[in-house]
Amino acid sequence: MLEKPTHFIRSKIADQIKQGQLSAPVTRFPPEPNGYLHIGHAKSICLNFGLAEEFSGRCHLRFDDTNPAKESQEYIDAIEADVRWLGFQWDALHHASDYFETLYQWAVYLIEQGDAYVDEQSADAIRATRGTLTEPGVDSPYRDRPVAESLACFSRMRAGELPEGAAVLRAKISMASPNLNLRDPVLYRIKHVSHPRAGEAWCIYPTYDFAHGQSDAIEGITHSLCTLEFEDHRPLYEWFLKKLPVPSKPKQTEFSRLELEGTVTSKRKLNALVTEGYVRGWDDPRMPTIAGLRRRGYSPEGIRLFCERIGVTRKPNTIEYQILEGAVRDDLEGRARKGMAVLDPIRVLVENWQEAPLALDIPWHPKHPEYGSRTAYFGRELWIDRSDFEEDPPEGFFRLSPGGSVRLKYGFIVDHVDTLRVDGKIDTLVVRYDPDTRSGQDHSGRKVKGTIHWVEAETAKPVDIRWYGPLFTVPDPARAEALATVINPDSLVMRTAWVEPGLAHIDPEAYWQFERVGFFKQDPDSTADAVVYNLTVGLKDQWAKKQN
RNA sequence: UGGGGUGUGGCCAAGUGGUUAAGGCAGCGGGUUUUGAUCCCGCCAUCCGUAGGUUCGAAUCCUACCACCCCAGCCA
Repeated sequence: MLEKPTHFIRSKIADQIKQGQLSAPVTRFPPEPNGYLHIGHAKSICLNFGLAEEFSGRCHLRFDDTNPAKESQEYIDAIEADVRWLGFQWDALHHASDYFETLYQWAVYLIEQGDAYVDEQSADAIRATRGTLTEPGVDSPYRDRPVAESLACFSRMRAGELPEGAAVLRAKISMASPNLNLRDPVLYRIKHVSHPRAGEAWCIYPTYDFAHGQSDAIEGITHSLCTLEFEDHRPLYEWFLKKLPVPSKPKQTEFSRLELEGTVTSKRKLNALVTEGYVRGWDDPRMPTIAGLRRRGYSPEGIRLFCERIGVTRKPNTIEYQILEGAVRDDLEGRARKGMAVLDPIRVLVENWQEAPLALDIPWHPKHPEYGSRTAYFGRELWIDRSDFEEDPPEGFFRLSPGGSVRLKYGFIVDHVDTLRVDGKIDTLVVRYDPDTRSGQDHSGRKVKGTIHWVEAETAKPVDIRWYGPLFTVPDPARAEALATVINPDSLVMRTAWVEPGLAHIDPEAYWQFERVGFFKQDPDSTADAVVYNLTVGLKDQWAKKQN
C-alpha cells in the first residue's frame, strides 16, 4: 500500500498536532445550494472529509444558503445525496440560515460599535463610488450617520418596511483600501424572497462575507478551506472575527481549484448546458457533475483515487482528462464484472457445428472467483465485431482474416473458410471450429496470435448502448465565447449491441466490463425489456493507437 | 495600472542551502497474458520562468525582470 502523497494542508495539520497546538481538525464542506455538485467540488469534499477522517477530526456539511433567490430544496437534496454517494458521512449538518438570528445580533453589535452603517444609496451609486483597481472609492454620505439612525433603519429593513434596494448594511472599514473587499463591503441586503429553509422569517439576508467566517466560528471549525479566489476575502474574514464576540477563531486556508481539460466547471455554464438543452439534465452522463459521473458509471472510489492523485497546491492547474479516466479504469478493473458484448456485429457461421448451443460456465472475473460465474453459449451461429475481421489485414493484425485462425475467448479456435457477401458487403464469415481447442481443455497444442470476443446468436439479447464522447470539441471550452460554438455534435451515439444472456437483465448497481471494449454501467432508463448501457470509459487500446 | 497570488519534464506534484531533482498520469521499449486489457520490468528533467548576485555549495537565500491567474455583485 502506497503512502498517501502529502500536500501543504495535510502537513500543516500534522505539524500543528505534533506541536500540541491542535488536538483534531474540524473542517466543513460549505456548498451553496444553487446547483449540482461537480468534479471540482469532489476535490474539496475529499480534502475536507478526508482530512477529518485521517486525523480523527470532524467534518460538517454546511449549506451556505444566504441567497434564497438562487437556492432551492432540489439542490439541497441532490448535494446531500452526492456527498453520501462519494462515501462520506458528515459529523453534523448545518445551514448558514440556522445562524440568521445570531448574525443579525452581531450586525447590530457592529453598528453599536461604530463599525457598520446603513447605506441608503442605490446599488448603482455604491458601485460608482467604490473606485477602481487604481483609484480609491468615495465615502458614502451615510457613512457617518448617527448609530441610532442606522440602528433604526436596520430594524426597519428587518421589519420589511423597505423595498429591495432601498438600503444595505455596510461595514465601516476603508474606502481607500487597495483591497476592494475592504471598501465598506455590504453585509446585509433586502430580498423579499422566501427562503427554502427559513421560509418567510426574513426579508434581509447576510452576504457570504458576513456569514461564512462567523458560521465557521460558531461551529468551531479549525481549518476553513476554500479556493484561491477567496484569498482577497481573508482580511475581511479576519476583520469580523476580530470585531465580533465569536466563540472561536477559525483560520482560512486557500488552495487552487480544479480545472479539468475539456470540461466546464462553473455552475453558470453547467446550468446553461441544461437549460439550453445541450444535455438532458444535471445528471446527463456527459456532465462533469457528480450526478453525471455517477450515471456515466464512474465509481466513488475511482473519483476519490483521482482526487488523491491530483494533489492539493496553490498553483493554477488544468488536469488532463485522461487522469480522471485512468483513475476510474484503475478502480473499475478490479470491481467490474466482465462479459461479452458485440457492438458492431458481423455474422459467423460455424459450418462444422451441428449440435444445439453448448453451455459454458464462465467466471465473472478471472482474478476474483468470489464474483461467481454465469452461463454463456457457443453454437453454430455467432456474432463477432466487424473490427475483428480484416480482408486485407495490415502488418501486425492478429485477429481474423481470410484463411486465418483466431481464438473465440472461452470457446474454441476457429479457422476462416469463406467470406459471404450481400450486395458487395460482407455478410457472413464461414469458419470451422477445432473441437480439440475448447477453452480450459485444449489438448491440441495449437497457438493462435489473437483472441476475440463473440456472442452466440440464438441466445444473445439486444441492448441499447449509449456511446459517449467529449461534450466539447476543444480542450478549453471555458474560454470559448459561446458554448454553442464548441459543442461536440457527436457526444452521444445511440446504438444496439448483442450481449450474452448474463448481461441482459437489470442490475442498476453493478459495474461492467465488456471485454476488449470498455467499462459500462446500466442507465436508470433501463427497463426489463430494454436494458440501456452507458459507456463509462473505453479500455486502453494500443492497437487502435498504433493505427493512427 | 493598485492589491493579492503562482511559476519544477506533455499534465499533475514532492522538494524549504549539500539528494544521482521523489512519485503519479501520459509516452517509449520489453516480459507475462485465452481481453492488443490487467499485471510486471526498464527508459523518460545535467535541470527547477529569465538574468544577475550571495555561498565551498542554491530549485531552495538576495535583486531585477518576464509570464500567467484572481479582485471593481446588494453572487458564493
